[in-house]
Formats: sequence, structure tokens, C-alpha cells
Amino acid sequence: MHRAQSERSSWGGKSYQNQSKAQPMDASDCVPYAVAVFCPLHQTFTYTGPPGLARGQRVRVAFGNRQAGGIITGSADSVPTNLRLKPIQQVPDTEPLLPESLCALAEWMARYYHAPIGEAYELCLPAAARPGLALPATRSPHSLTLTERGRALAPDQLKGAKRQQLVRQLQQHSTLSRDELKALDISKASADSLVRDELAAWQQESHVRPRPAPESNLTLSAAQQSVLTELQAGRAPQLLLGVTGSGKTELYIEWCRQILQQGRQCLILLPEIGLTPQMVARFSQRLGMPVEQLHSGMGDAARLRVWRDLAANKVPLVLGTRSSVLAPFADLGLIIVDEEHDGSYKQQDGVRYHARDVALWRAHQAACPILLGSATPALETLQNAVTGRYQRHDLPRRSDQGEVARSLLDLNRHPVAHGLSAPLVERMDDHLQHGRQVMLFLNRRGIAPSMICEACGTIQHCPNCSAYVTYHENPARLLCHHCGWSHRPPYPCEHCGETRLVPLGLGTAGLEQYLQQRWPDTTIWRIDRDRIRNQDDWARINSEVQAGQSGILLGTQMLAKGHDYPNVTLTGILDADSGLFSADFRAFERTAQLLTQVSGRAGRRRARAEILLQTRLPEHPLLNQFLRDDYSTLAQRLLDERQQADMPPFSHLALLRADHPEEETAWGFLHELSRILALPDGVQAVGPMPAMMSRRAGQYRMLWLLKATRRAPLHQALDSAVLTIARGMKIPSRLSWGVDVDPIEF
DNA sequence: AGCACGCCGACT
DNA sequence: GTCGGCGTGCTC
Ligand SMILES: [Zn+2]
Ligand SMILES: [Zn+2]
Repeated sequence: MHRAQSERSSWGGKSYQNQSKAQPMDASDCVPYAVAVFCPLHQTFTYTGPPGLARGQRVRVAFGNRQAGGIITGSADSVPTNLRLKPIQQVPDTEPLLPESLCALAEWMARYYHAPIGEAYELCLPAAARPGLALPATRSPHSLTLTERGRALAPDQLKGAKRQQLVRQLQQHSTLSRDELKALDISKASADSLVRDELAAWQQESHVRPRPAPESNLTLSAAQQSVLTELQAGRAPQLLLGVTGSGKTELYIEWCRQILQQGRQCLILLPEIGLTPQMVARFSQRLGMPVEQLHSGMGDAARLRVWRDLAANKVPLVLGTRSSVLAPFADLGLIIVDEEHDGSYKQQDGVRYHARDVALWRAHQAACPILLGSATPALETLQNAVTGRYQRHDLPRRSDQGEVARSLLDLNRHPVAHGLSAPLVERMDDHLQHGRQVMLFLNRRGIAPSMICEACGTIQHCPNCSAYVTYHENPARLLCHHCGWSHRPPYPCEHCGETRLVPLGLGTAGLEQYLQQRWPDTTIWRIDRDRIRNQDDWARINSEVQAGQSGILLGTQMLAKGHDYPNVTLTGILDADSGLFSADFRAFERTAQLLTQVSGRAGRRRARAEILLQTRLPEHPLLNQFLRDDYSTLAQRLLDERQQADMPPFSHLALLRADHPEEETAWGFLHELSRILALPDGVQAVGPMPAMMSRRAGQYRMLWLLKATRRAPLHQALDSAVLTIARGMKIPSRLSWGVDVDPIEF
């Protein structure tokens, strides 16, 4: 029986039990191993096991009064005496599943981010491999893949909606198993019909490593080609400064082609899951071979398959989000970090790693090139280019870029209706009458309205968080984005108890309604997560917009990423001030990036483009600088300010965090730490103080901020802080604590 | 993080 | 009497 077998301990694929009577182990045969157990503790644990087990091998062990997975980190050199060691329960694989490169990565992350060693190791395994149990064989026996003809085909040329959908899916995912087809609701009959037409083929289990088409099917401009040649000759980490539409992606692809032809692997990091499918399609089309993706939207089994195939060098190129920087590569030849300034590369719980910084470390270890690409690099990255640690390359704008005129609209001086000032409406009228496209950008605050009490004027908070609730329609709900709290109206005012709450602000839906009424004959495309849920939505809207008919694009953050819109001639930023009030020292940097990214979407094909920023602060220096200067100039000025203030990148920060249902307990814990700890020279401390969002999901968050000009003393301080907490301090119950190195949220 | 142990209030 | 809340300590 399978069941009986799986309940027995096993090792090396054979049945094995340490203390079994059937197969007694000679105690003298057992040797001690250091095991990183998957728990949030800052140490390894020693277990005994048969000789010959290797670093990187998965184990299952008895831990306290439960079972846990773990990784052997090596043989235990200093065996703790007067401690009776427990035996390893199970060794599910015959070979180490984690290659040495990932063991080294886990240990570096644990050191650099001051994270528990077991958590760092756990993060390097795909979720399916974490329990420390035997893994199923991956890849279903047959999968569908496109033929050369199928890959070259434009899906719309094909007859039949199902067949079109299938080809589109295959162009994105390169192969689809029977199960995946079923999940997409595609019958075997539709698949077989493509096979009959020799557009697709059923593929047997073991596949060989795909190779790219040797010749590029696109030509690079002279400017692109010359930058590519420089990049290929470069040695240090390189920064590619390229505005939207400068052809960064083509350049990425051509560099990848060269690396792939050498039989080596490429990793392309993207900030968001929403951008992966369209990038997968572009890469696989241009390279003429299937490429893989790795992101949180995939199931555990699918991720495991890609993970294993990467380790076996059967997958030559992968596009992925943050966590794909922790994937195993047999022969890493190139890493590209697209939109490297993007904050979503920073993990905000557990091991708080930054995928860009991990990528830099991995490239260094693998001695392979790394390219950071962005139109608006992080100030840290720009400063590294200034000091020469990175090589900087500027990709010029395309030659068809028309003139761009930027100006401010003072909301204090003009009448405003539905969030649109009179001059903006007038300009919209003008552009729409000329058959042009207009783009309106709403920042995060503007997406969903908050709720205000008509009786007393109180804006309603989430009961669990120090944040406003937002209002959503269909179905009508009050929602908190931070903890998932939701309530169906009517809802009593938190202050006076009256049930007279009304939405404050328009939100995307309200603005859309108004636009429809004001310009009844104009198409309105909404670009936000409510409207665009999958690739087909994107494809449909995008083809309409790219076709160039007149209309209004109404969108949020999503507009600032991904596609650009060459037919848009007028961009309205409805609330340019929103980022300027934040107490965060990176607020101006982020605002400059956002304004630049949004403005960069519009205006090509030689048309003159107009960008209007609505503001209540028309004298604000940042906004006025934005009117005149490009991002590099602006960023240099922000860097000067950072230097004056001795803030990153001219100093380094770390946070000690404490969360607790009682504010006083969280504060007391950090205060006690700050009292005990002797900080090394060159490390300054601030706080403890409440986090900017002081309560989330019923927990108060306190922060103790450490700052230093050099990294070494900062790490020294964090080491002793962790040691003090883990060994010396009593930790109040229900308190959770942790370290955040190079924090981006405070 | 889990999980057990142990100490006090309150309820069949 | 004992059920269960939660504070405390430990995990090789
Ligand atoms: Zn909340
Ligand atoms: Zn009220």
C-alpha cells in the first residue's frame, strides 16, 4: 500500500527508520549534522543521521513536539555536549535538492537581512518542497506546444474563438499540460484540431533545452545597437536609462539571445505579475522559442516544475517577479532587472529582501553580467553610477518622439467639477474634437472614495487599522485594503453613531460616470484592476487604444507601468500633490518617478503632446522643477538634498520592528532593547516611535530606527540586537519582532 | 512560529 | 470539582 510506505521513514529512496527494530542503525554509524529547521529562530539545530548526507539535502525532523522540514547546512562541527541529539526522521531525496549556490544565497540573506536562518533557507525552496516530504514526479506525460508555424501565427488570423484563445495561451505559456488545458476550459478536440493543422503538437515528457532562433527577426536602431555592444562588453553592474518607448525591451531580448546561444541561462525580473504574460509573449515570439515564467499567480506544482527544470538547465530563460530571484540556475549567464526602482521588489514580510539587491549579489557570485533598466532609477542606483560602481548607459528617445509641453493647473484659481478643473476640461474638449486620445491619471487615493458622516463630518476608519475605509460598489461594501475588513452598508458612524455615511471623492467609477455624461459619444477605457483581470481584457483594450480612435483612457498606477500609448496627446494628472505630503523621506523621489512615468506614456508619432498637472501647490519646487527638467537633473538635485540630510544613499538605515495588540507593550519591548544595547560608534538611533501606519489588523507597530554612514557598524549593531533579543530578553506573549535592513516603508 | 505546561476565574 | 483563558518557556 502506498499509505503504509509513506508512513515509514525513508531515505535515499529506500525504507529507513533510525530506531526501527526491523533495520537497526548502529549508533556509532550516526554522525551529527547542522540543520536549518523551518522556523523563525536565529540558529541551526544539530541532528544525527547516517554518514554521507550532504549540504543542501532536505530532511524532516522532530522539533519540539511536532514535525518540521529543514535543510542540512553541513556537518555539525561543535557538537553540543550534555544534549541528547534527535535523529533525522526522513531524507526524502537521494541528492541535495538545494544546489550550493542557493545554500550560499540563503546564508547570505540570513546574514545581510538578519533573518532567521531556517526562514532564509525555506524561502529558497519552492512551496511544494517545504514540508520535507517526497516530491511527486512533475510534468504530466503529454503537453501541448506550438510548432514553428504556430508560433509565427497572429492568433486573430485563425478561425474559431477557442482556437484563437488556445494559440494565444500557448504563445504566452509555451506549453500547456492536459490539466492546464482543462483548467482553461479548452477541450481536447480544439487542441487536436490545431495539431491536425500542424500549428501545435503533443510533446513527450522529457524535452531538450530549447534554443533561440539564431537570427534576430527585428532590427535594432543604430543607437540601440551601439548601446547593446557597450553592454555586452561591460563588466560591472550596468544601468540602462531608457525612457518608455526607447526600445529597452528589444535590447534585453537581443542580449538574451546572445547568452542563450552560449547555452547559458537568463533571468528577467519584472515588478508585477500583471506585466509577465505580455512580456512572455514578446520574448518567446522574438526569440522564436518557448520561455517560462515564475510568479505568485502560478500553482505550487507549476512552480515546482519550472524550478526543477531551471536547476537542470532545461529552461534557458525565465521571466518572473520578486521571488524568482531565488530560483536555482544551473548556468546563470545574465540577469536583467526591469523597472529596477519599483518598490514591489522589496518583500514586506518575513525575510525582507530586495530582489534587485539579491540579484546584484547573485550576479556577482555567478560572475555574470547584470543590467538594471529604468527610465527613473532609484537614487541609490543613480548614485552608484555616479561613483562608478555601476556603468551607466543612456538610451536616447526614439526619433518620432514629438515635443512635450508640461504645465501646472492651479486648483485654487480655477473652478473644479468632479475633480476636473475648467481649463483641463477645455483642453480635453479641444483634443477630443480633433479626434485625439486623452489620458487621465488618478493616484491611489483617488481610486476608491472614503466615507464621510453627513451628521458630524467624521471620515470613517477601519476598526482594526489606523487607515480610512474605502467604498466599493457592486456589491456595495465598506472595505479596508490593509486587513481585509469589510462591512455592508448601512454602517453607523464611528463618532456619532448615525447611519448617514456618504462617499467622499469620486473614485474611478464616479469619474467614469461623469465622463460618460459629459462626453457621451466618446469611448472611455478604464485601466485598473477592477476592469482588467486577465490577458484577454488587456489584449482587447490595448488593440482598441493602439488603433488610434479618439477616446479617454482613465487609469491608475497600472497606466504608469507596462504599455505606452503613442496616440495619446493630452495627459491629465488629476492630483499631482498626493505624494508631496508624506513624511517619508523618499516621497519626492517617488513622486518624481511617478510623474515621469505617467508623462512618458504619451506622445509619439511626432504629435505635440501636452501634460497638465492639477495642483493646489503651484509654487511647489518639485512640481516646478518637473516642468523644466528631465528626471536625471531632478534626481541629482534630490541626491544633493539627501547628502545634506545625511540620508540614503549617503547613509544606511535599518529598522527593528515590534507588533503587539497593546501599543505600550510594543513600545516597552523596543525601549528595553534600546536601554540594554550598547551601540557601536557611528550608529545613531531614533525612537522607538510608532510606524507611519501605527496600527494594522489590530496590531500596533513600533519602530526603532538605526542609521550609520558605514554598513559594518550597522550590521554589528543588528547582530547584537538579535542576539540580545533571542538570548537575553523575555519576549512578551503575542509580540512579533523583526529586522528590516534598507527599509522602504516606515 | 507552534505547542505544552501551569496558574487563576467561572460555570455545570 | 473542571473547563479554558493566556502568560512563559522551549525547540538539537
Ligand atoms: Zn483594516
Ligand atoms: Zn458621525
